[in-house]
Amino acid sequence: MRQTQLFTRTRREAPKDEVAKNAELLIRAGFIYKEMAGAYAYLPLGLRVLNKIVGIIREEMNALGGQEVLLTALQNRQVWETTNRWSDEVVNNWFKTKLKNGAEVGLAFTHEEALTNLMRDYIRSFRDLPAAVYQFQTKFRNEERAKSGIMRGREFLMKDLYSFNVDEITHQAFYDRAKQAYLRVFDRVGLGGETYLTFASGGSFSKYSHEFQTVSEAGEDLIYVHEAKRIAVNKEVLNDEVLANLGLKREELVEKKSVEVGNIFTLGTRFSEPLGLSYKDAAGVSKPVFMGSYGIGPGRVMGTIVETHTDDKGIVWPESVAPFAVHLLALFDEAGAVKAAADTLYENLTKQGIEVLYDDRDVGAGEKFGDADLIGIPKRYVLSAKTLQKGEIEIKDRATGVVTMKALSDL
RNA sequence: CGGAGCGUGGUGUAACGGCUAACAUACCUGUUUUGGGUACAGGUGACUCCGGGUUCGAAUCCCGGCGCUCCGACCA
Repeated sequence: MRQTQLFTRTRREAPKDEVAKNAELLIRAGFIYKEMAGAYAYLPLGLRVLNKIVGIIREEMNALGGQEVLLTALQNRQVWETTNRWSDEVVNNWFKTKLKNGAEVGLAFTHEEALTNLMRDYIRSFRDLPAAVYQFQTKFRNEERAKSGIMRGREFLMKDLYSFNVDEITHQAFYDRAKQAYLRVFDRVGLGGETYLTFASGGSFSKYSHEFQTVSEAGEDLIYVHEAKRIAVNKEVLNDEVLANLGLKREELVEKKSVEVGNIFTLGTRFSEPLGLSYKDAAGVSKPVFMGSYGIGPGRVMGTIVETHTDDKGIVWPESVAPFAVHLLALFDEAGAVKAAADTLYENLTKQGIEVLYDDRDVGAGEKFGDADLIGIPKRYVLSAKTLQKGEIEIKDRATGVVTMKALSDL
């Protein structure tokens, strides 16, 4: 993409109404736009990153056997009353509104009810199981206090997968595979090194749930990390019994602040029983479906990447989620030779399927460098009169700062 | 929802209760410059968040509202 075509611009100064690093940098670089507290629009650059993250998650969910759907954001009151989650006293962050006929509807903050209810139409027999269904959906949560930029919004994208099994044993097998898939997701988006499988409070059907916590000062959670085992325990469940259970010693653990980027949870029959999602087993006996839920917020993942991948000049995107692979900077000369060569190079790279952001703006070199640092694309190609004379281009790695020269004819 | 702070050109800031609300940046014109936001000249752009009040006079003081941020509680 030619940068002269990009409608967004960078800003020199951080907006005064943001303190969170992720929001500050993403707004300055033109990735997101703040609509109101806790609601951000994704601009061309930001959407490219979000879509990369979504793509990685989708691949891993498909590999797990997940089938993608898109449920509704508008939710039926009756279904939620069945599971006793409609009342504002029980769930305090509902966004509710009314239809023209006066009927109340809610904007979904999660989709266990909706999907469990939907699956009743399709699951009859043990032969219909297992099933794993997921979606990317906007969730609405009326947070009493939005904060931390895109890390905690009132409206945010969420990937939620739900698993349906005949019993706890088969569920557990899927759950373990999902755990591995999650670790792969965080690895692939560039958070692997700082992200820990974390034991957290379970529910009536399991001792623990598992969170995926990325160590960051921007986090809101406190976890106790066992570096060698690559696992952690959430402070909320840290006690002697849990430690003994997990075979951990308190003195081996280090306290860290972290961001919860994912969460997987055994639901058991919490939803299938009240909503009547059951199947007939081989003996013809009706049994409730055993469920699990698995969430990741792509927007929060994006914010967490920014929080953990920056330097004093701007963002440093991991290659897998960068909006473009290459940022081509043309430092124009008077004769126009650089512009002509850069145009050609841009066409060639694009034809090869390389995602290039081409800074073809008629501005000074310093401004191009500054913007490139801020936007944070992994590879910077600099073409100038100097390099063109030698038939070369300069390639600078955003993360390491290492500069190499390459012959133009090799590109 | 408790506590604190803040709302001034697009953005970031300044302005004792008193001149035509200032500066930087961004933007537009022209010249200049072309490897780290170059330099100069000219120009556009603000009912100082909204509504009341005090005062001869309010961006400034008071009351109410709305919005934003931070701390806490809550939460993916």
